[in-house]
Amino acid sequence: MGRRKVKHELISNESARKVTFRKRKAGLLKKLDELATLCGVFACAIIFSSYDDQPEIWPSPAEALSVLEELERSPARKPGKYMVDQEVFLSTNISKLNQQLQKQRQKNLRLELELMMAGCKEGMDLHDLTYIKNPTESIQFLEEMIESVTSEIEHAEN
Amino acid sequence: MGRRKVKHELISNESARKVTFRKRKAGLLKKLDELATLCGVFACAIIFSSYDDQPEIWPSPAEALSVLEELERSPARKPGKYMVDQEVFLSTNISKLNQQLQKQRQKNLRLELELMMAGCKEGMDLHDLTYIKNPTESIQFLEEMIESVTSEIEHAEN
DNA sequence: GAGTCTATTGTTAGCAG
DNA sequence: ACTGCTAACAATAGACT
Repeated sequence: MGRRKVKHELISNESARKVTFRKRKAGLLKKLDELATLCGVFACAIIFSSYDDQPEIWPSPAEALSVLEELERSPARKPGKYMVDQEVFLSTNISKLNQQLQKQRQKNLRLELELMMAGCKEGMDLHDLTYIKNPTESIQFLEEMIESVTSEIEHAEN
Repeated sequence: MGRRKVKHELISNESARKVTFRKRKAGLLKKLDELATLCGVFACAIIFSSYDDQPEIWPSPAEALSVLEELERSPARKPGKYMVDQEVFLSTNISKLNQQLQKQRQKNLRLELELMMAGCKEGMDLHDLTYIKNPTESIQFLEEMIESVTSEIEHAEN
């Protein structure tokens, strides 16, 4: 949709390619936002390019993570398909990956807590920190942290 | 782009929402394909919905994984780019913690994806398998965390 | 190099079968 | 519910600033 059709191949002109990248990336993320909103679905996209220093992750990395967590939590059940006993499961690659993931989550939570503490110590308002890109993300970050801590406390009480 | 504009909100009519989802999902994946081809970038998208029993992953799970690996590998900080303006901020403990957290989140993201893909490959339902936790490990983590937080609070009070 | 404009192509909402 | 159609809306290629 422009003055001319473009072939479905790498744009040879480098500066034109960069311009196209910026335009289309914006368009794509808008579409993704619309799809998520209109249809009430979770979705994320990751675009890695040499044009951006940081990979583009939509929505925020934190939200992208929750998409993936949702994926694990509620796949459609197909009866009888997954009758694998514990012994077999523990020998699979999935088990190993899962163990890594659990450790990873713990490290993540610990870092978030440390970050919060550091913020308190420095007397800084979390909303002012430059690492938080937008208000939505900062609020979500705080909510996640509160939820994490609450959850852990509940577990600790049992 | 149709006979009428639509508001940027959840489509209330359920069947209309489903139709829109199918159409727009197809459009989005096409756009993603075009962006990747025209601009020579790596990208992936994951769409989780109640309409599809399998999450939509583009491109193939294997290729999506390589996007994530590329993401983790990227150093991509141009030296001295923000050193002048943010010199003070970058020297703070918060900045360092935040950088760690960002790395941690990326690792976590990658593991989530890898785990999900392994699940697809094995034809297993992750729902039953993901949260088999080691109770001992969880408790140990909690104790460490409490100690860490307590310590931070003590320091903050001084 | 990054915005703005707009002719043109692309996407899709609503409908018909 | 699915498929094809097409009027109407949206994205964007190329030109210009």
